[in-house]
Amino acid sequence: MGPKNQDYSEHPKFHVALDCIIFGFEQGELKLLIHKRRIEPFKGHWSLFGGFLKDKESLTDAANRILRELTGLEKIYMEEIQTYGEIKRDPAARVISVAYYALIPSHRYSDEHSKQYGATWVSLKDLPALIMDHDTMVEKGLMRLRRRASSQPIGFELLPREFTIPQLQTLYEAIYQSELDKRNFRKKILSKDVLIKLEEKDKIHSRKGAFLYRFDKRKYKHLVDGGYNFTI
Amino acid sequence: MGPKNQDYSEHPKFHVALDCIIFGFEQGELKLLIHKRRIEPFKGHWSLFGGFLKDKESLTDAANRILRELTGLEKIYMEEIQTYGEIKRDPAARVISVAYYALIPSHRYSDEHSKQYGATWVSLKDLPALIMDHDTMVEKGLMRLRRRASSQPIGFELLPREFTIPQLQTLYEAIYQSELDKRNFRKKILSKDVLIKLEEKDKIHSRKGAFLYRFDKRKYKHLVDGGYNFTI
DNA sequence: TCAAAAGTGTTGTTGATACACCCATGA
DNA sequence: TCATGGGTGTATCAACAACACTTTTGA
Repeated sequence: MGPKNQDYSEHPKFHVALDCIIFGFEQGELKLLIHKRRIEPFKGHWSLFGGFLKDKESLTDAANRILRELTGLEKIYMEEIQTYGEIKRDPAARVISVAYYALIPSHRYSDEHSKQYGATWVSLKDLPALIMDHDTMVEKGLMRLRRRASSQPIGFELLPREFTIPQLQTLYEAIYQSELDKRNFRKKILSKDVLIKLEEKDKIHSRKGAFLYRFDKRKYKHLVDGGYNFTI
Repeated sequence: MGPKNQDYSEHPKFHVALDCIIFGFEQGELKLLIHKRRIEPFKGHWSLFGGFLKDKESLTDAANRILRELTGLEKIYMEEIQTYGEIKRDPAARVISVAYYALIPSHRYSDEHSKQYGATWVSLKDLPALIMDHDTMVEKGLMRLRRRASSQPIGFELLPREFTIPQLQTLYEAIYQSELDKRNFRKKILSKDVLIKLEEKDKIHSRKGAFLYRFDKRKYKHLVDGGYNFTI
């Protein structure tokens, strides 16, 4: 079992980068966190947040590092989307880039970070053109988000810990870009039995006020362990 | 827009490899094409087929090259699964590996190739332990195969051009590892209206003989272009 | 003539959709 | 008192699951 010291030295090496497709939800809209690139090539053009892989870190470590540096947040929901390896995708040099998508509860994202990194939340509806193959990445990330949203309760990653049913519905409508019937939505989401109804109401968004709910992670985990398949 | 010559030279470089999770279907069983590794480390242990990325090729080119060299076939159904970047995944050196899964119609796979590369079809049921993180890759590839099989008509990639309904059912049963009702299966698959019934029967697998069908790619493409969502 | 696999319809259940009115509240 | 958004129930339809017998043919 002991490996001899084969070093693969006859094979070429490549720069490996990561790009993060960061989704958030603000003012009833699905948004993407982007910035104006500060280095050449494409300096000053809109870009996803990214960075290079370092010697002593795994890919997931690197993605987490980039998100942590940018947002100050730990334990962000994150998933690999795809790896991009076209030869000329970066005109400056050959770079293999692994795209991750991340969901962040935008209310926990502070403006200080935003200023420091020049980060901007942009509504998906008026997204500017992005550099290189970043548009493709976003497209693919959005598809993944839709798929995930319909099979796992990830919507909760984008909302505050306490939220109302109408809020949750607005989120799903933003994700799917289509209107949902509120009676059917409520019925379906409550039938999953993974929401805890709280005593208080949210009185900010309406006069009447809507009851707050919290996602019951324990119950959800229990269901999943029992082979349950969450579906919206 | 003209990039200055930024060369990213302060960032480290890595070996980039590809590993192929190659599924086939033989004798009513779902199989995986593997071999005994010929280089250190892990020489002589069961491994997926893989190889290193070259300077002048994209990731998909590389995956296609590896599959072509191994099978002699072009236009194989192939899809990226995930990229593996743990630091110690290969004890000999740091290697980032992109895992692809591929479906090959095993009847078109010749034994010569098999001998030349020491390739072996192994039933998923009695799969030996594989090196490094290849077990994880296979697990993930299998999940992807199941997901795809239920949303795209990929089953046809694994069968000869002409096949019978019972054959197709056996394939789906092998993929899902569960028995299906033949009346319901036939009803459902025919209702998709993407199979062309032929005049001839296959008389090899039964006395009575079963009608042969062919997948109607044109019709399928037409449906998909019209927004149709194939589902099994 | 019999064993082995192909082929065929109906029924009940469940989940999805469509749809309209009353309620609570702050301004 | 009224405008705004929150909350509720039912009826219809489509998709899915369960289920048993007849047909063909080579040995």
